[in-house]
Amino acid sequence: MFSNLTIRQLLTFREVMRSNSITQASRALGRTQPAVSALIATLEKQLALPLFVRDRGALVPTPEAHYFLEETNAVLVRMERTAQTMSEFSKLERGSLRIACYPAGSSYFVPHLLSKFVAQRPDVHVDFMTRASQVIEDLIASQEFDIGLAITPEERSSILVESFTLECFVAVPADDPLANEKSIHVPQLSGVPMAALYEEHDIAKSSEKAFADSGAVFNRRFTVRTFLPAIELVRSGACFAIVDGLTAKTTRNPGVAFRRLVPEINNNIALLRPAHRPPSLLAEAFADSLRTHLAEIAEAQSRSTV
Amino acid sequence: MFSNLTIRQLLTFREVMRSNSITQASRALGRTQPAVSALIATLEKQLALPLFVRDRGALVPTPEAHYFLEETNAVLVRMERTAQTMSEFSKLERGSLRIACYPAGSSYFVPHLLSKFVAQRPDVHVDFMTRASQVIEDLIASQEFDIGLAITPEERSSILVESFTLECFVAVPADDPLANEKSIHVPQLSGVPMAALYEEHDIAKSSEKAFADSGAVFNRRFTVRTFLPAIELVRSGACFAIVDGLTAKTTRNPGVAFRRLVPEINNNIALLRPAHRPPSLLAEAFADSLRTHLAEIAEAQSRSTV
DNA sequence: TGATTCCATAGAAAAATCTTATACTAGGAA
DNA sequence: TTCCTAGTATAAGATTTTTCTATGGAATCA
Repeated sequence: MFSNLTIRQLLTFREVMRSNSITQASRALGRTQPAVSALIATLEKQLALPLFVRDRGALVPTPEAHYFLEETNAVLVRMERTAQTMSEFSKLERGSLRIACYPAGSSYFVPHLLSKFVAQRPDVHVDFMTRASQVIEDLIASQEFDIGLAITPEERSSILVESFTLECFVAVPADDPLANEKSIHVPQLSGVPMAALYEEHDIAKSSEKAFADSGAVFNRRFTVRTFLPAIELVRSGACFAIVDGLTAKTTRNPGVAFRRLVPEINNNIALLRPAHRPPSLLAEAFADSLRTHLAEIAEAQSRSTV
Repeated sequence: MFSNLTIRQLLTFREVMRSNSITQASRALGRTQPAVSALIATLEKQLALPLFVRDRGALVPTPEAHYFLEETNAVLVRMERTAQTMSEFSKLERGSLRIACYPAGSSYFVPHLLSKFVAQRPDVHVDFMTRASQVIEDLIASQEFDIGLAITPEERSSILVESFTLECFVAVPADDPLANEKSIHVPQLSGVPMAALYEEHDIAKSSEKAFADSGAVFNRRFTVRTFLPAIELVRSGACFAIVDGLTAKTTRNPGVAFRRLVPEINNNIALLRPAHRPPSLLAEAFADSLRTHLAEIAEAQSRSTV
């Protein structure tokens, strides 16, 4: 019944009501007069009531037409607004983005990309959360967040994982003699006071293992939860630290130098996405940005290894 | 831009969202699967964003699709309601009706027709007002009322007038000897106490003139504003009255008889409608009813004259 | 592996819509 | 009155949109 009504009909009807003339309306709509005439006739037939009385060539709207105009307007306004919003969606000018990030990416890497991403998009809302990698897994799996950045987790069917292998670096006080070396061998750090993550952490375990393998002594002086405070400890000369590649890459602290470690220690971080749910265009776009930059960093590091 | 969207598309999209399947939706809509497939494809192109991700043959709606569904629903619900209302309009089941009526028609004639008219139409609202004929003219001319019933006014371009000529009758106490006559000649009323309208009224003027023409004495004992109280005065035997045809025709009082007057006195009443404004379907329908019944009364009276 | 289910695509057919051309009516000016 | 203008309605042909039939490809299930 009403499924036969067309937005086109509503638009045309509104225009005819505005101008009180089929001819005028046809001009405003860029169509011919007979087209509009026929369209109105069809509309009247579908509604089973006259919308206009032809009074000496002029159109006079009936009371029913006035009522119909109000409804028509309401529908069209809503449609217009919707179309506008959808268009903003498609141009990535609007939407919301929920990002969960592990600490190493939270201080600089992700916020930096994010600020560039939203710069020209005032209507994009971002929910940014810093959590431990294990928590992030769950936030993504439960679809509470669109994008996660964390230590590469185990395979889970509810999470799409894109992993990147980064290299760990040694944070050295800029004025330390070792800062002059291009790369540092593990034995050179034997007994040197170190800041390290808690013992269960992958990087901490890998570090201790590397020391053990080289017969070096790992002198854990500071235990930290994230590398951010460790950097400051290093700057002040209190210790060295073996930090993840992202921290090394993105730290802007002139008092600290980052040097390659031999043998190298890798750490895998991953871009996480909820499986079983298509991403929003925005999420997709920002994931692209993250992916590109992560790949770039990984690529640069592996290239310099060769 | 959005003018290309169709109600049909919205309906189809909603159905696809409901069933999460193009095939199912096509069945529900009584169309073929390729038709729906193409329609969704077109919609995606128009909105410039994907609404579904094809995941192993199944459709998974994107976040944008969920948003669009909400809007779509809002629009469709409104459209449905509008179509429903318009359909009720066209079946005369809904609407409003403003009727202004002069006193003689207000006690029985119009209310009676009205009650029959609205009996099966619970959603029709009626505004009924009793006013003097001169006031009614203005209420119609100003388009405040849809239908008026009043003494036939002067021609006015703002009012459409359909006039009916009714005959006046003599109201006689049922137990008076004159009640046995088929018609009453003016001289028979010479000197008899009469109830009459105020002197400016057409019927009062005509009556007095008829008496004068016949050389009879018009003994005005009661001056009334409407004939309704006069009827009761007549019933009690206090007087006679020359009343308008509508009152005579519609009075249900066993104590009063109405007899024809010779020579006859006419009174013209008219159905009034605002010019320059099309009537609502309801107004038109009720005007039809009034017209028919008025014509019937006029016809019956003139026939019996012949 | 074969059967089934679902979506996409292509070409033909059908339907709706638009345009051109024309007729009719009313109002204003000569 | 008669002509001119401005408005609407209608008919016929052209165009565009929508739908259908037929078919292919991918995934799922036994």
